[in-house]
Amino acid sequence: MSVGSIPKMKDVADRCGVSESTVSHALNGTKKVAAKTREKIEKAIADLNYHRDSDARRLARGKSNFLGLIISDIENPFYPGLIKAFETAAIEAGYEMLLCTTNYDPERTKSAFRKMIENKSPGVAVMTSRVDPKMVHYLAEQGIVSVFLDSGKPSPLKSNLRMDYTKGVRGAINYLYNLGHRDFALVAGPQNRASHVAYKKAVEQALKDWKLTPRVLEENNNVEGGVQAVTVLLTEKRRPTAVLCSNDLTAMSVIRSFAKFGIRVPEDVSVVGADDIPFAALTQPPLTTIRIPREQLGSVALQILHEMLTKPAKTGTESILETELVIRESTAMVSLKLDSNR
Amino acid sequence: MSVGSIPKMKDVADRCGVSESTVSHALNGTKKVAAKTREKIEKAIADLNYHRDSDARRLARGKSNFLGLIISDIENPFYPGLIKAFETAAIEAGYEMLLCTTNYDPERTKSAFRKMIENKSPGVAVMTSRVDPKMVHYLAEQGIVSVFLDSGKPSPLKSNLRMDYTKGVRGAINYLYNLGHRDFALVAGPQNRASHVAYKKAVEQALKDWKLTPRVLEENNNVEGGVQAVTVLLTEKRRPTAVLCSNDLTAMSVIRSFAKFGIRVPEDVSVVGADDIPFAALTQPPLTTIRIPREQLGSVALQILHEMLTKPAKTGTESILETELVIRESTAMVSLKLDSNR
DNA sequence: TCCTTATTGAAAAACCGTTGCCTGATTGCC
DNA sequence: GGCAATCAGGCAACGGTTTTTCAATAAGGA
Repeated sequence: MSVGSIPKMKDVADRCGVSESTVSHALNGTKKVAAKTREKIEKAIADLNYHRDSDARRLARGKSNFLGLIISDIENPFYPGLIKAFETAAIEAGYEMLLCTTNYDPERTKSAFRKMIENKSPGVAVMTSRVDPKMVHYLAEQGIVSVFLDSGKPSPLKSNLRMDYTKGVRGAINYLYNLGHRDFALVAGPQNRASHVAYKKAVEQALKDWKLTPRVLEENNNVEGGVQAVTVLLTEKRRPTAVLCSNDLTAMSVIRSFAKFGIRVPEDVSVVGADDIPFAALTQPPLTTIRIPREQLGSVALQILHEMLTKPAKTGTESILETELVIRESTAMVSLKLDSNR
Repeated sequence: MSVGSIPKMKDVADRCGVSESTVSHALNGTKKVAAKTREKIEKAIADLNYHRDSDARRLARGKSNFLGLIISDIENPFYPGLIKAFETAAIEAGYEMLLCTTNYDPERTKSAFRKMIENKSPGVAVMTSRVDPKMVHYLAEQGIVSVFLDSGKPSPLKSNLRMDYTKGVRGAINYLYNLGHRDFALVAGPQNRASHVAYKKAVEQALKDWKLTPRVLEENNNVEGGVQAVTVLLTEKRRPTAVLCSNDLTAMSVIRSFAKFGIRVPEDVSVVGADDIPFAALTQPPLTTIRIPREQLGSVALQILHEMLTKPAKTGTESILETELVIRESTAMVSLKLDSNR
């Protein structure tokens, strides 16, 4: 067990009687190195327990292989799947992931972007739904390639990933319509987020095809929001038979709140969520929901970054991801009781 | 808008008519710099949109301020809260978080540790319950301070964080006993994980005080495991009235499986989970569970690393974290029906 | 007025790899 | 056998900060 300090590449080189450059080339495969030499070097590295210094390496190369991923709140169950897919794809393509969370704090958001720049990330995926417009071009100015979620048009170094809610929403509406539902409510999230606006628009559009309009409630998209929404809905003279929610958490909360008033889901009212978070399948009843392909979001984001980095001629692209209706047990034929109620 | 390449510290210095060292001192506060000079420098930095190069900085300083956090599977709902607490505490203490996931893959585990070494992380928290013993000393050999979860004794550079299940488990057992329960089952996780072993031991110990022993099922601690467990339990001649599970996911699955056979929770059987994941409060019925303080786990891990780094005299420590019973609605008085059944 | 002592800033040597260019040696071909 | 081409490896110049050492200037005291 050697006492000395951490071994450097020079120590490896000396031990093998070769120069540092040879060790470097052997390590990186940047040049042919005789098999015998390579073996000697490998042995020396193992003997000395040598690890190269990433900082020196990045400094010398002038770039890093950290691809950034910026999200808002890791406790939002939507993100872990996205992160996992992103990291897996990153490793596969020879990058490493540098994760930053903003927690909706402007200060931390700024520092996340700064961290990406300071660490010379060649590319960054910004997967929060709400971004300060100023930040959008901040990266491009530094020559950093980026991909954003639901945020404006692509530009030379910036791609865009857009969620298309129409397929999933239309699926849900048509499915419910065919079950006899005619009275729809939408528990939409706060309309200062692009994703919520798009979702609401998709619902209204799909209902329009049946010449219907939903009762829209703009509640917060969390547990509280669901409780609020139900409180309001119960006062309506004509109670909706189907409730669409801006995410699964709200939907679960809506179901629970209905239950408190003795209204059963799906017997008395149908509820549809959005996201398809892992627990959506485990609730009682299992949630019918509009699935947002979060794994795909992560892997496609990485793929786009990779392409922008390897085919620099290409300008930013816009990719559209589809949503999909997942039918479980929180939806059913319209209740006759409520029907007669009208 | 300047066309040139990325501005360096030299550009800032030139623009102010001072030397690079002065800029560096102004930026780091390592030496007094005349107020007027500092202002000039700050202005130049803003004008040029200068960002310093973390790699060069770390190389020159010989160390980084990345504290590593190694976890297994980010989709395990136990982790996000831990990560968030760790990162928040890290930022507060002037560090940055470097997150690595292993996905239970030995290859990725090795590369996670390597990444920490190569990036000169001064300290690493390894928060996966199952670690290759070889890895445990790998970090210490490189002079890296570490904190592990439920893994052996502390050593000079390595601290240990231990979960103590007794308080929470004892609380659950006593609570159930007082509700009249005498027949207990434990859906324990696979016994190759330290945490599962400790949990099982705690349950057996707590029941021993009442001169009882649980029916132990060693199932996988996921949805499948819960289904399996119920299948087995239903064949028993003397069906348990209370079921403790190794985590909330299993508990939820157990509840659902019981429901499929018309057995209601908590009317017919009480079920207790473990972890208290965010959704435990939202299930139907809301889950009574033994809370593992995951936020505390994250913040304490960081705090320990910080202390080991700032008070180098100190050797590794062992800290014990307490669990706690959270009573919700999946537990109730023992069922008379089942009682008479015996 | 001269000397001492703070201040303030500059110069230069690290930090540790990477990479373009060059040298010597070996092989292949006519 | 001679010339070119190929191959393996070494040299040295970076890359962008930090930090130690040293010089210059200004302020203060006797």
